[in-house]
Amino acid sequence: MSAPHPAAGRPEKRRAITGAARRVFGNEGYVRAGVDAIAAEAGVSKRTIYNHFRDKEDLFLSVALEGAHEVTETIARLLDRHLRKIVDVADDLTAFALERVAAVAEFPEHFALVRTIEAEAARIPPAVLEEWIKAGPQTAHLRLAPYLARMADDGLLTPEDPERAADHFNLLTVVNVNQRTFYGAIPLPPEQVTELVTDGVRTFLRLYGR
Amino acid sequence: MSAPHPAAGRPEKRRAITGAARRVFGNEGYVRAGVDAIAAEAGVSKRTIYNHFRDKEDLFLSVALEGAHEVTETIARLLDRHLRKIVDVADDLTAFALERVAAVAEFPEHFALVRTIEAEAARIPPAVLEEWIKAGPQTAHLRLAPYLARMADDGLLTPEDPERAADHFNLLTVVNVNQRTFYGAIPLPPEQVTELVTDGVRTFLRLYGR
DNA sequence: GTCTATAAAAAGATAGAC
DNA sequence: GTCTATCTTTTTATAGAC
Repeated sequence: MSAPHPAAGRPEKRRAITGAARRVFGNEGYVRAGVDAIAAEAGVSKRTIYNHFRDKEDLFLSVALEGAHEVTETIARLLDRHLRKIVDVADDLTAFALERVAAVAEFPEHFALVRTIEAEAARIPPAVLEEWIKAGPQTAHLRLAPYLARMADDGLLTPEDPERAADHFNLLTVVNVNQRTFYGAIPLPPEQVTELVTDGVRTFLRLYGR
Repeated sequence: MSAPHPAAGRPEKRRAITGAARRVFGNEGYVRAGVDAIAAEAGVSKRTIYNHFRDKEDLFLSVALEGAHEVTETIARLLDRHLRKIVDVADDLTAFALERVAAVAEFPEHFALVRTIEAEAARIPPAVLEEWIKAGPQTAHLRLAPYLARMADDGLLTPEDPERAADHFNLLTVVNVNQRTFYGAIPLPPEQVTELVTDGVRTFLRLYGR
């Protein structure tokens, strides 16, 4: 993977490469993206890329994994910010879901890359794919559960299986929007996003609200 | 698109080409799939492909649209079979959802192609993409609504906006499974699929059941 | 309309100098 | 470790014979 290759050169070059790769892979997709183009975008020679990464696939998967961690951390911060202390259940959940959805628009290259991963899923080594899923979507997904459990403990939600509740929350809000926008590839008018998310939270509370 | 080209030769050849294209595009993705490979798979010369289709993109989009119509019709038949006459709301909805989900496994090449379309969404001409969405996912999605409306009229469901209810049904069943399996690229154990779908219908009925 | 042969461009990866 | 130059393969698309 992104493991420190035998000869890891200037870390600064490496970061230039991964940044460029994220952009080019995001814009062009895996196959169409040329290593030439990535090298040009990074301001680095092609040979330097091959000194840092075994091959094109290694570069792609490294960048994908890096982005997954980044987005997961961003979502963890959103969870903490909106759901650590609850003022109003509906308002706080809605605010969280809206920012969670907006995060997709804030990492356009990453989510373009996510679409590429989904398309290439059957051709990615299963172990690597699993690692990516665990680092990214699965964790971002499941980290909501403990917050819901806490809210149930505090009598703010009906006490049910928190992981299942988290699934339903995600489906009714984030997944719904991502499904329609193709992870941001076909943007939706903001007011429509707001409406979808608001309705999703309302529906969630019909299931789990007090 | 698939419009009858100036010189449309043997219709039989054309069908051989589209069938081969569906398989090769499905297995390799758009960019990696070679026109050579499609010609070989179809048992046809490459030139013949270019006589029937303007270029590779035209071929791909034609096949995608054709597949979308096909799957939409399949789902329409499932709707009619399971939901035209209701015996038991929960049983009938579950049976429908299970077959609806299974349909993804029955058209593996098509849904591999769907993943490719999602990945390429930002690079597909918007008008063409919209046409595909309307022919495929959107229609398959919305055709459920009238059945739910009918069930509400018959007092089997609470009378609410049927399109929204259809959204929620799809999210809680089909989308949930497709999200996890990447449209069938990473299959799930059948019993787990059954559990997810059953739970989804149960949750749907907590929202809309009597 | 269909075929074989080919043109023309682009891709991934490496050799070898510094 | 990084660069320039190059090798080799594969790609899309077309010319020209039948």
